[in-house]
Amino acid sequence: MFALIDCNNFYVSCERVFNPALVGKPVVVLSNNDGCFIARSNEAKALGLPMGGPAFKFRNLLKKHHVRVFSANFPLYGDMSSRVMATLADLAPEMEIYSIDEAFVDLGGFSRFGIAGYAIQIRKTLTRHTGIPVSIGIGSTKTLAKAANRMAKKNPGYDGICILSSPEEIHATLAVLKVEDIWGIGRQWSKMLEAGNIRTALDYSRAPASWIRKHLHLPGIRIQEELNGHSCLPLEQVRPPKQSICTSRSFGRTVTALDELQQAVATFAGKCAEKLRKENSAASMITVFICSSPFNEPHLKYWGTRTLAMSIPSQDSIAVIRAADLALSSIFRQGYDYKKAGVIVSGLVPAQSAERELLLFPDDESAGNNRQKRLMEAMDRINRQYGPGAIMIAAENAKDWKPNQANLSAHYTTSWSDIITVG
DNA sequence: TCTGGGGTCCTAGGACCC
DNA sequence: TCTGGGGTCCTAGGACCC
Repeated sequence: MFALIDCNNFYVSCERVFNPALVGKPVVVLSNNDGCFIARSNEAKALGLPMGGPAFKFRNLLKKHHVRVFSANFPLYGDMSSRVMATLADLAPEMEIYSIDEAFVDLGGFSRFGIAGYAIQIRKTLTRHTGIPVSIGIGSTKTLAKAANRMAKKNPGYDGICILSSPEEIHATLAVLKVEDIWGIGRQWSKMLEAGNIRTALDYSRAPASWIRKHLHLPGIRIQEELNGHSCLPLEQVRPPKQSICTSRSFGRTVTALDELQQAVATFAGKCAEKLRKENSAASMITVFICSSPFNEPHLKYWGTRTLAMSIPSQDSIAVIRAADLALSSIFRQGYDYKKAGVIVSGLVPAQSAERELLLFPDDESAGNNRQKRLMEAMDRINRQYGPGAIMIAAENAKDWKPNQANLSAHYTTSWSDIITVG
């Protein structure tokens, strides 16, 4: 059996831990640039504020119901997530951290009765140690555990825990679960399934496998197997190394000039290099993209992207920034209002193997490599000690590309100065 | 005026090999 | 004039997740 432990309205719950007056009130958390709703309290959901809805379209509703609005405070949420996961790891030796607010746990060896008691213990301990409320869904596959979790969340009668063990319980749950709410079925596939008269998870579990394979391919087949109790998705206890790393931002204002885009792209490229070093990886390719607002009139819209191969896989800020700048200059077009830019590094290899490659093909670049490496180590050390952006490459300009955050809460758990301000 | 950011997997098709 | 069969690798695009 698998359990899925999922934090309720996670970002809102994080804000509430440090501001208990928010409990029972409608609360929303916005995306970067205070754009869209990315978390809503139950009270906010009840007002009809949709996930992903643009905040400006709901300004009147927010005001009328005195909804508490917060800018995204990712350092706080990331830190609270580590606390939740660390607490869970003490209780559950075999676990997979699935996302910032979810973890799967392997329940092999527990009896049905034991499972119920264990789930209650997990909920209580997490609440006591972190203040974050969670829902727990349990089933014989990850997909069934997901479905159970949804039941636990939607029906107060379950008291936050739903265990699907008997065929009757599974049948009843699948019969009320709509296809678009199955884990792994998104908008496009739901449309197709509904056109094929497949409306519930029960319909889906009984649909001809040949039809599923034809239209939804292998992932669709896996979902069907999992709904029918055959586990295809194992618990992944060790996170596999990343295959790509992306840093991108929407701008708080319109950008038209090349030199401004160059600063922004250099900043994002520098951030990617930093993330590469944290992953202990080196990138062999780099992609830069720039675009206008997708909501512009068609003739004012532009989307430019360019991928370059790095001569040698690298995690060096200067090399990555240089390559990104080259890519940018080939896609920049005069006369557009740019709204967003980003850098993606891919073709990631372990940093050690990239170093071996350097030894194999010595040239000017590798001669300075050891020096460069020590320079990057020093940069990272300084930034860890004195805070992000304490030292950077001259082409970067971290400050100008910070998104708008009008309603930011304090970094309660990661910044001494913020605590002192609060005190 | 104002619409996020960061990922993965799978498939089809083209280029190339013998 | 006739022109096979079996592979691999890479990339772009489309779906999905949080």
